[in-house]
Amino acid sequence: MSAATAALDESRALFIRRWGEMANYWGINRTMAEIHALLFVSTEPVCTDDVMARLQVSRGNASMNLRSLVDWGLIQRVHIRGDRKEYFTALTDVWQLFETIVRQRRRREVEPILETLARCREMAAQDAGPKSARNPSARAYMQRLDDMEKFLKAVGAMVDLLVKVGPRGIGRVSSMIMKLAG
Amino acid sequence: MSAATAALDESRALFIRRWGEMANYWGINRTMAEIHALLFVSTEPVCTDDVMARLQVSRGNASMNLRSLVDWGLIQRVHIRGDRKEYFTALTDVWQLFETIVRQRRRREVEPILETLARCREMAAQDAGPKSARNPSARAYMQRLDDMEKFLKAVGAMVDLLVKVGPRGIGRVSSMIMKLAG
DNA sequence: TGAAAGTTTCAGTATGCTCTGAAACTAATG
DNA sequence: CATTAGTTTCAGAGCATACTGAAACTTTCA
Repeated sequence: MSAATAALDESRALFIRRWGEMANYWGINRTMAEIHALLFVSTEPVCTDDVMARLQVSRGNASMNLRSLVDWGLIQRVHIRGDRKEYFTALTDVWQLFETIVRQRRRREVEPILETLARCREMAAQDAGPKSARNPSARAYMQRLDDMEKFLKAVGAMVDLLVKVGPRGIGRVSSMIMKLAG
Repeated sequence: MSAATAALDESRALFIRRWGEMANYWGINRTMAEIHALLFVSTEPVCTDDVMARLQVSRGNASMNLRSLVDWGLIQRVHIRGDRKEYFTALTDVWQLFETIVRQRRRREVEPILETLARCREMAAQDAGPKSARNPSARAYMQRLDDMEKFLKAVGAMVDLLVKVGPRGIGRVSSMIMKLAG
């Protein structure tokens, strides 16, 4: 790196730092996010030693988190001809990134809740069956469960649609919305 | 609670448990989520002692988390005539819930990133200015920053729209997107 | 105003997540 | 096959966050 790229390096470092700080909010650990950010801002493939040096983490830590990121599908292993090391690159198409994250989060967060909602409803129905309109508390509760379910499914469908139409679709949709919203 | 509501109670307990388990993923603590769930499934207002008893937590813990939930705008204090205690109820309109959460998360997660993206771009521009189309690495990097920014703004606008149109409009927006995509 | 009821705060403790570093393992090469 | 380069695993240490319980504070009522 020449002196001419000082600002560029600093810029990348800033991005990595901020990305890492956001990790808490996403329920993933800081290092994992930082590694992802490092790969995202790197135009060249990056190896484990690079990660260790740039982020000041141990080999074990780097290895574990790289593996997790690969499992998530957020980064890929690449091999460089004539080099024995493994290198990694990030998905740089933000749209693909979005799709990957959405798929994972749905599996981990939305689906278990939908499942639970269904079970809760079933159980509650025992106490609020057709005969006992007299149990308004149970009915109100079930109504809330249903609302939640409907909501989750509606938003899920929306997101599916977004993923499907991709960057081109959303560009048009959002610019249209921008105009509408002023 | 009569014996007849055993299944109902169990149903509520299940919902609370699952909601709490999801808390990690949302970057909030388990107890806070459980309290919210408890209020969400309760048709009657709930007081601090109820929370302590149902969730087996200390007074301090209950108090702190109730306060946080009020700060977030996810629950409200209510006063019951003739009773000195403070009671709480949850927002039960899931769309309102959605709006509240979206507003908070945007402030905490999206806006800092947009800010950082802008700063990163500025810094990088020093090394990739008009004269040096020779620095392809810097250009590629900036391209990624721009893509990310565009993406975040587009999705943000999309979410705004969802919030605005609410439960009834979601179907219409979907079909609109379908048309644009198709 | 004093007593009673209720709420908040916070220092110390407990819990659980993350990280390290070294050993075990695997794959490539001569 | 032995050697070397590279990767993964994991027990234990370190760190950060959440929780408790008791004391301080506030509000209400007689």
